[in-house]
Amino acid sequence: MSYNPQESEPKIYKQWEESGYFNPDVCVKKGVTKKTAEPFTIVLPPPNVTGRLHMGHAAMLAIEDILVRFNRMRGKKTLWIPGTDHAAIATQSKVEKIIYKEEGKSRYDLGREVFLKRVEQYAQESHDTIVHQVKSMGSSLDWSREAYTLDEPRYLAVYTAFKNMYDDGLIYRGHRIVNWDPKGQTTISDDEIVYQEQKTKLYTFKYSKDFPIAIATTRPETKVGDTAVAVHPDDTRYKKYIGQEYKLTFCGVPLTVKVVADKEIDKTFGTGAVGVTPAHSTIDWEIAERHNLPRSQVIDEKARMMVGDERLLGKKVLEAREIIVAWLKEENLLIKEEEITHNIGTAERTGAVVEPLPKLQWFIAVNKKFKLKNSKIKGIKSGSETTLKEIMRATVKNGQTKILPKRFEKIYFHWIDNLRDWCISRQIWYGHQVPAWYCGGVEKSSQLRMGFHKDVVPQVFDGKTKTYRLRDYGFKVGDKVLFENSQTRTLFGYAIITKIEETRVDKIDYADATHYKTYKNLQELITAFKLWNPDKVVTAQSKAYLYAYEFHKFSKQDSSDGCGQIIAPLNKPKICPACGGTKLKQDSDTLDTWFSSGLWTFSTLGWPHFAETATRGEPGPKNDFANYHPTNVLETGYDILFFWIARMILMSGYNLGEIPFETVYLHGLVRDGQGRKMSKSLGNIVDPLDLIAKYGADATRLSLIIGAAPGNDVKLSEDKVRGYRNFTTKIWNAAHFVTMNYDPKFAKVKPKFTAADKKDLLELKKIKVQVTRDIESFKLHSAADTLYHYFWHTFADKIIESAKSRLKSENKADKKAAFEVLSTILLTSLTMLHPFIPFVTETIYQDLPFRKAKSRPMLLVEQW
RNA sequence: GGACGUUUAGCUCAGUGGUAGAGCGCUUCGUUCACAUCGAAGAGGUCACAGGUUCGAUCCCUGUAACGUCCACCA
Repeated sequence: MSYNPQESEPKIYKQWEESGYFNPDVCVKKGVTKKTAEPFTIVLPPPNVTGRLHMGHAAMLAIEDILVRFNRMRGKKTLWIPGTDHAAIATQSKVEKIIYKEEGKSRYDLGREVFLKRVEQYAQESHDTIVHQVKSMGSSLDWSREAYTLDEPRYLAVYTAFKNMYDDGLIYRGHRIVNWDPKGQTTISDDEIVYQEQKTKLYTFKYSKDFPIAIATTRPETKVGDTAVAVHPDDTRYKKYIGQEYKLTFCGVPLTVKVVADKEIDKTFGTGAVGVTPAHSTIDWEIAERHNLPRSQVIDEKARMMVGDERLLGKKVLEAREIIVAWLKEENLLIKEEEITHNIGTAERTGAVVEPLPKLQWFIAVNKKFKLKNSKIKGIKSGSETTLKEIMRATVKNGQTKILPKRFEKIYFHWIDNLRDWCISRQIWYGHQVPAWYCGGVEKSSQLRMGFHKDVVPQVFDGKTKTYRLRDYGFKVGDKVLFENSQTRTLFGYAIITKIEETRVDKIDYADATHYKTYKNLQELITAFKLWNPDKVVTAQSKAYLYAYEFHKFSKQDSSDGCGQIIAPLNKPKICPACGGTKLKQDSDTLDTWFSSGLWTFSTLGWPHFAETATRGEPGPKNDFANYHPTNVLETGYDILFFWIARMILMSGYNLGEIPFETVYLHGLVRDGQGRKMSKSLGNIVDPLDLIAKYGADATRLSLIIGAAPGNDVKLSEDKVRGYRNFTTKIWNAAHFVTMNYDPKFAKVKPKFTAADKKDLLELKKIKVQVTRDIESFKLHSAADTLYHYFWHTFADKIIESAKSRLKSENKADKKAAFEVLSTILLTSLTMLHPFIPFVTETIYQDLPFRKAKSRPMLLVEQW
């Protein structure tokens, strides 16, 4: 007989799911977890909806599931939340590729709406595949709480966080040099650049015969955008030129070049002088900022020249480079031409050479001071001034969040020290659209009702037919509103919004009709409104149409040209609160995918919708925020330490004044048997599903755990998996043997334990202590290894072997003792092995005839 | 250029201030007995190299080398 994982695993997973035990609320309700139990939370790092899972995901799922199952069995209120990530650029470019390949069309051919539908369809299919794979691994996730980074609760979280940061002045819009991907037509972050070594020519030349200083560059074509030459202030060679301005013509382009002194310049490198191209180099942009230099863009979004005569205009950068080099030679300005190896930045997704360009983008200021209202972060007091960088540094430095292995903490600090403002806008379509609207004034053909301030106000009914809701317009409790009688078209009262209901019609309590009055113009109305003191508030009775308008923003008159103001309210507004304009256009950019991912630990727990009302100790998702945040462990690959972990610490610190998690467990990369990265081009990708189909999820899990210390890469070979599959068979057979020797007739026989028996049971206890300690200190590989060897080489090879003769003996007390030892060790071992290899242990457990009556219905919720 | 990591059996990797460990592979033997997806026995290592601390170093320190990773980017 042998164990068949292919048959058993799906069946067992279904049982688990149907039992509801993955949901901590159910565990409490069914009495397997105490209501007052300590919580244990992990939020699953959401896999991208770009296709299928890889071995790295499998490792992640295995590790997290072990921690989750272990803690659940120890009686903690354990929650593991599943979800997926929309992965903006990654998903969009994948779908773009597919559409281009199949239909030869670009996203612009389809248009934003149609294209987004296609992406969503793809994301949905991908999501379903992923969920299936995640389940195949045996992950005990609470599917009732599944989240998506682009679903409605997460939208609310993103918009709330954006608005808060905007109001605090931490989010701003500005011109900066960004990494522009000319192929993908979007900005990309520093982390999305892949540097490639390349041989390039370094040219040393002078701008003109009269120009006194020679400079060097690898990109002569950008030199038509130069506005200065920077030298070190102490450089004796150039000191006399500092402050001078030269007018010259460079390859047909008129330039004004000023000589400036800057300490950043290395005297010993090249000629010791740098041609400053502010618009096409980050460093030069900063130099230009320091010296107040003009910054003219000379290369456009398609990496073509924007200036010059017919020689240069419209040419691609590489062509322009040759033209300029030829011109330099012709004019005898080229001094030196040498070959150097040079790292060139390319876009991770498209492979295009990144072109630094100045662009209007949204940024998060990481060094700007602001007041952190409620802080639970050590070293940062509530209400004190701090910066986002400081928050990121403090949480790890003070040990509130620990990173395993510890060496990554150094890397983390180093990264923070070098962090610049985070560019959060992307020129792609799939993602959270930037919640900022630009006011274009009043729509002339507005659908809104006529009235005193017709065109500019939304209508709000208290009747039953329409459900315009105040919150759709950005109104809040406490806003003052005006009412107009629909028949007479006169204003008759004011009110304060006392309640904004979640569903149906908003309830507005307004002042009674004694305030009725007609006003000739807006100014008169405002004066009256200001004088009005709403001491009396009554409930609405009238069927009159209500017109609502925010009082304090009356100061700006309605204008048909639009005020152009940028606003970042929570809900999509229909009118501009500044001027009443109705032509509002949302910013077309989307947010960096890590913006929404940064909120993940708390946006999945009901923030911000239920954050205020959540009550600790009460069941249900509405109280998750109080019950489960901060989370206990964040487990992921070390490759996204910066992308993600740092940003979660930032977002949680800023929005909640709290750490997102206590421990960061970083696993290594899963490599092939020869230690190579798994990649498509090498064709050495192993699909977790294939391994599961062949050897079972249990064996796959073990092979990803054993021999994998945190932060170290794991080499995975099929031999290894096969080895652990043999282990599952071994367990199955050992259990089978013990069961075979079970005799219910001996129930009342009192066992007579030998000294060896007692020694064996004592050793079991020791193993348990050791395994528990190992798991608690995240040495999963060590715990799994210990169990493996104990079960196979101590229990199966020695204890069972030595029990065989006793089990055949006529001495009932001795026979019973031998059996008791075996069954005790078996049961305890199954319990301890369950987090690692849940399927085979659960299968065996449920069929054990000698399980005690008081045991739990499933090993899943058995006590550790 | 800066930082970090790795170097232990043929291969892949654990590990510890006090006789070197596992899996796979290899050799020999065994098995109608829970299990051949097995059992027993065995071969195989200057723990990269050099120096230091120590009674004692594979482990701690310093340096060197090879390999790998991350960060920065240079006019």
